[in-house]
Amino acid sequence: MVRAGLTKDAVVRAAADLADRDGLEAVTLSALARRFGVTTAGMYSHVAGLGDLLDRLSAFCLEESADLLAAAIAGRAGPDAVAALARVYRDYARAHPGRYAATRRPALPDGHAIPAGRRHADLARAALRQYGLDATREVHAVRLLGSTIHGFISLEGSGAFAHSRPSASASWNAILDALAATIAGWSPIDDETPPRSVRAPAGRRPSADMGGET
Amino acid sequence: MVRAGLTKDAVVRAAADLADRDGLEAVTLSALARRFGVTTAGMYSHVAGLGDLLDRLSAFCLEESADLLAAAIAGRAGPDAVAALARVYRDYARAHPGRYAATRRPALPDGHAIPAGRRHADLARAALRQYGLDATREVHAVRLLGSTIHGFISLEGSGAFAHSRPSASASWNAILDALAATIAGWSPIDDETPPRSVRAPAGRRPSADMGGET
DNA sequence: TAGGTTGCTTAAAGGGTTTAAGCAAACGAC
DNA sequence: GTCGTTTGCTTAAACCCTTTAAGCAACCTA
Repeated sequence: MVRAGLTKDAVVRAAADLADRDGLEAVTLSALARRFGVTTAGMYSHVAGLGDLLDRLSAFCLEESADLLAAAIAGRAGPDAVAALARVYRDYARAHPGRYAATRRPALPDGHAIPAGRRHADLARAALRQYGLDATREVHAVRLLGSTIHGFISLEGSGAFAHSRPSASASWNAILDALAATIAGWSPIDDETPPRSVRAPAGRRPSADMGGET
Repeated sequence: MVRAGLTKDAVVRAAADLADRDGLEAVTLSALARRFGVTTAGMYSHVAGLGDLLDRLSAFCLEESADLLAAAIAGRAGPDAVAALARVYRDYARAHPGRYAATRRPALPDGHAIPAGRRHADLARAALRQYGLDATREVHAVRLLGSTIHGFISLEGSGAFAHSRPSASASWNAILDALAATIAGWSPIDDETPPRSVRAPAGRRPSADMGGET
């Protein structure tokens, strides 16, 4: 009886790849067992069940994307940091749709995804640090950021923007400009001249390199 | 052999109620068959399969919410129409989480949900009519609206705002104010003085009656 | 009232999850 | 090195869900 030599980590990584390849609904214990040449019941040696696997997958993908976020935000502030954060999310979702879908699953209480989720919230607050928002407005801003970014990505991913002009990326740029302007308008320091049209505020030019118009 | 007397419509309505009660994942042909006192295979007399049922359910809920949207928007314009539209979506999602979840499923090509989805897009454009946006900015605005509203509702529904202050409704109001201000800023007619803080633009007061702080 | 249509049934196959019991490979201790 | 324990896996079995096929009986219509 040769052992397959699985580990918890290998299982979660295989689940992530399977999710990207065939969709999150396709990640199933029996599909993974098939891929590893192992019986389905054997998977229970590494994972407590499907729910546990999905929770671990969610945590794994949240940590992975949090690493990307941290790297992208480092050394940036204000609108640049916000644009970098948004771009990481969208790029991650487009490059890894299954992994991204895993991050959007509601985290189960006391599950592995909870600390990873908190990390994302912390990173969002870090990206907003320069604005000097008061506590309440900071929470509003974090929620506005999350709503807009994840809402757009969700709609884009479900093909809602596929069959109409202008391109999704054009709207993405316009929306990010508006988002940055709104938050700047909430800021006590950057309060002098909120931009009034789709023109970007001075000091950033996100449109030129945000995802290349597709 | 007494017949249960089912119809396609009764099945879809039962599916909608089941979705609200137990979640969209719980709507299954066998669960519905159980509820009707019928064998699972018997459901195939009314529905081509689970996929077909979910597509019909999605269309049903989209039509239902579109009726609410149409009624709420009628007689309103500008920020009032936008606020009314947003409120309908959030209220619908909170009163009928399963039905709302059904509306968020990606519509399958040539499925029943396609025309209903188009109706939603048309209603969003109607709500924006007064702003007199050019074609491109109108598309941006529709996408911004959808991203923000559905993004917020999705995060709220998954409990992301549950354990922190201020309340989700406070953020909702702040976000809607910002949204209206952004769109007003894109408008050629309402272009004089975009609001610069969370203060609402003149002529609306959404905060007072938007869902009662919970 | 004699059709045909249609709303159901039984039967069966296939895929997924999960638990229980057991065996053998790997590992740590001596 | 072998011994005992741990652990990675297997087989077996129960349960749930979907879907197709075949058939029968209730209902509608002519």
